[in-house]
Amino acid sequence: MRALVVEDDPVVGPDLAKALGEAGFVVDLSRDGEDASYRGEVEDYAVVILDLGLPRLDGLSVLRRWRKDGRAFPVLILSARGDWTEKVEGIEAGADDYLAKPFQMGELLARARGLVRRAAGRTSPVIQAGRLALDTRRMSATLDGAPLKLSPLEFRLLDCLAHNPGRAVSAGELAEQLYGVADTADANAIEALVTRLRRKVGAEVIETRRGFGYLLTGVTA
Amino acid sequence: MRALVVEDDPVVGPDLAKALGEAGFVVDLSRDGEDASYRGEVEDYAVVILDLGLPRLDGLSVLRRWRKDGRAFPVLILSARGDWTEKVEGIEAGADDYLAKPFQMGELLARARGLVRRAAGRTSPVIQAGRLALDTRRMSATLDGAPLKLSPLEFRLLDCLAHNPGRAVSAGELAEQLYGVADTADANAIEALVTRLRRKVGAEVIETRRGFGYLLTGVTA
DNA sequence: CGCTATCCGTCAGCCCGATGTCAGCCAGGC
DNA sequence: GCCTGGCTGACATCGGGCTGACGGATAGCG
Repeated sequence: MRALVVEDDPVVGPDLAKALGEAGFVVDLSRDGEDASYRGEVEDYAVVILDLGLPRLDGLSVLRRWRKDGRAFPVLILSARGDWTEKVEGIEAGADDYLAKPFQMGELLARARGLVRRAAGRTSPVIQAGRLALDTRRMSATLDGAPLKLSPLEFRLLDCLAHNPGRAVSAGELAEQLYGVADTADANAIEALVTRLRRKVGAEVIETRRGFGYLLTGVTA
Repeated sequence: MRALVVEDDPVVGPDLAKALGEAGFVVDLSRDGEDASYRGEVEDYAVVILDLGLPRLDGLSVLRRWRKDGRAFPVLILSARGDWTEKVEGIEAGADDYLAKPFQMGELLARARGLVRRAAGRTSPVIQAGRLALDTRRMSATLDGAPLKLSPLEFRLLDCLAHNPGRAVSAGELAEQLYGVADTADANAIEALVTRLRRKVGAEVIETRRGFGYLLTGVTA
């Protein structure tokens, strides 16, 4: 689950990155419009937090450029003031949500999660996959109602799969979502992870599509 | 079952009223301190949701006025931030519970109901976590009934955890709640605090979820 | 005003769980 | 039956988390 934070403020930016990181995102931090624009072009993010006041290239322009290129990830705009016109412009430029500074970190997290959830076409923060239930907000999982103890990576892997219902996700994709890097990062690490997960959640929950990847069985929403 | 919502935000206020209405309360909505103060004098509510930042008359002043007049209905304070000083002041002014914005509507409802229940049964606002009991109103704690001597920070930490039942709270979040700022947020300070707490309340009460945070054991709701 | 008890952040070192790596085994597809 | 991708148990490593110790700050208190 990758997130891009575009924020030039040397304090706010890292704060955001940290909070999102704790919330389970793999975060990239961009400090100017050009850099952000480029990353949005080539990387695949689950959500983007975009500050409007940026050096080099204005946030709204970045957003318009992305949308023009067909980049569809959900974008949450941050604005220095509760400026109504900015909000309207933001929405028109293709933003999905809007938050005025100063904001509560908790609220931002809630909205970011909400955007991700909606982008995946789900409505509830709880994902059902057969006997397994994932609570993305509480970062907890249960099997037949009994609480499961998952490691951070394990949880994120399940989360990734849950966000691609009915589609096989390749080890490479998973690696990119989990680690942020797309290198030849030994697919075996993913395989090992899957093995460990299956031991905990039950082998039938994670299906293997030979040559394509993994997917969760019986995902409801 | 009547409830009074005191909230000047044109969005939050009606939202609260609606949710409480659906939960079975007959709701009055007040948008400023003077109005609220008057209603609290003359009407009889089962519970009051009180925002602190209000026009005309500050929420805390309203609360003090009520208590001075012997009005005893349970009051749940809403604060814009997880600001501890506000909470202390609120408790001292006679509040029965406290919720920081932003909050989950479900949690607010649960607490409101809890307040009503307790007011009916004249039970004190005590949170049970295994052998540990926290009295949020008196800011005291007991272990197997024996009074515990906790430092202010220690109590706050437990309080934070108790307010997030079944969910692991990260060191970063705790730091934000305890210190107000998420700056240097030396996680080690939190760790040290936890160590000291465990020595007092018993190691099994505070569980560590590696990579996620801390949570109280045996607290479901 | 100086003494003392607490509280609490910082440090440094240790421990253990989480995760990557490896090597060998297994199974699906031909 | 052969080949290749996938599965797994064993092992190594790494870093998060735990603690004991120390010291600065503050608040009684005589």
